Amino acid sequence: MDEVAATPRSLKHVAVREYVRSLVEGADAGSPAPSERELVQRFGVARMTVRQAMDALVSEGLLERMPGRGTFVARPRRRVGRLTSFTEDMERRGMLAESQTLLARREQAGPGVAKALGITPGDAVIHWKRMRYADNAPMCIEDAYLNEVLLPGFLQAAMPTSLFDALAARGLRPTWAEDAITSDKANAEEANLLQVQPGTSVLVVARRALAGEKPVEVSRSVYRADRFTLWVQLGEES
Amino acid sequence: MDEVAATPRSLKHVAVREYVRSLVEGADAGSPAPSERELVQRFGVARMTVRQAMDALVSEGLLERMPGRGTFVARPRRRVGRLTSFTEDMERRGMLAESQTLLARREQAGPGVAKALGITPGDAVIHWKRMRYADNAPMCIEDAYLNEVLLPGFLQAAMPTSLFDALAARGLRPTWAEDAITSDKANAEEANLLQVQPGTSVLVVARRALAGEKPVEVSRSVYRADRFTLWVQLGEES
DNA sequence: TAGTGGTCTAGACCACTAT
DNA sequence: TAGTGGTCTAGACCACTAG
Repeated sequence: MDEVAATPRSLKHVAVREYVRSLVEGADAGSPAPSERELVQRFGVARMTVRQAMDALVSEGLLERMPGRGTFVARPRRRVGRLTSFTEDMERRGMLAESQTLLARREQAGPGVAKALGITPGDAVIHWKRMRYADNAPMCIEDAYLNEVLLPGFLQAAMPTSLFDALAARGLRPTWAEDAITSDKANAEEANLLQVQPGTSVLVVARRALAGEKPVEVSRSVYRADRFTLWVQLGEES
Repeated sequence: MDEVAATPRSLKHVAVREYVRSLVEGADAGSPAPSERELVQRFGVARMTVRQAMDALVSEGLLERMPGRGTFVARPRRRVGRLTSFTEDMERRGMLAESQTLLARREQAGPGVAKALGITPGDAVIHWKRMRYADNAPMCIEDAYLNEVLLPGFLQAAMPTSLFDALAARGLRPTWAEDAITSDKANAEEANLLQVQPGTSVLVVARRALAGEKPVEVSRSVYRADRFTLWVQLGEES
């Protein structure tokens, strides 16, 4: 009824959590965080409330508890295999990513693509094939199929440089992907597009990308191995 | 002093947690877990204690809370890029992994290896080069350097098939690795060992593996691309 | 309306660490 | 000995869901 509705309660544990986060952000690993009883005093809340706040930061990996000693800023966790787009990947390498569309049209899904996208063969898919450049030189040929049902009007809209951005705008930024990575020799067409000799060794990445539970993209990317090294971080379960 | 020392306290929240885990393990996703108040009754504990138990299972990804409805078995989380050994990898592919040592000796670390292992050039390293077979056919040439300081007497001991097992026995099973994946043409020696034509396209994986904070292994593996596809799962932060 | 999870209180005792 | 985090109690009110 009144304007308080947007934030119905103060959520004390959130207040405590964000206060501690602001203290701790940017601090060196090993710096002490306020003790729980100190936060109880400062905020005038029960200790269980403070613990709830700290629990969240601990499970986030920001803090580390040491019984009998106190709570401290944890060393940053190692990051495991983040999912990035070509554009983001090139940016991370300090290169400028550009694209040239080779083909963009509506097609009927073949059996392989249909299975990977979790649709029925013959269903509509968007077939988008692009040359990918980094610092003005050929880097990769990307051949992608997208689930048309999830992307109405995609081909009519102005084609963006970043597929991930376009998907993100529809709330479909991929959150998970499985890649199958192989090595091959460039055929005549690939060699021509990549501006290498036919038979040159290329790196081939076949990707199936999902946004939440929904498969959105299946693609095959052929990289120039002389310009591109794929970096992967692997870890045990967090 | 007496035999109770091994389990000094009953840890009620652990008892509740493991009880719920046993109920829930193997159950279908979406099945209801006992309600919190039901567990309060059954165990005669406070609700906060039950919540502590359930919190653990929720953050493990085993349970999912739905306010106003209850707590349910969560759908299994997607796994992100697990770190496996060659032996485990081949087992997962339903193939029999075997090895043949080509070289195993103590050496002085060169600058590149030293940097990767976080030691000083000239420090002792173990250089271990092996042929890796899968189902009795060549699959990979693995050329590894290990930090000798962490593995005293490694060369004197019987050389195991699985490096990961050997490291695990010393509490040094790698928990994190960064791979740099490229594609190349087999040179004469590689072609001979892999039993392919020289110039055949091969997949090259350069790995740096850490156990906790300690770099233990740096290696370069050359795979037959016609027999091997590398699978990688990528995800956003959990 | 009954039941669920979400939040919160105001205490308590314990084991452990550091001084 | 003083302080810390770990565990636990016995309540309470709230928003939400479902019948």
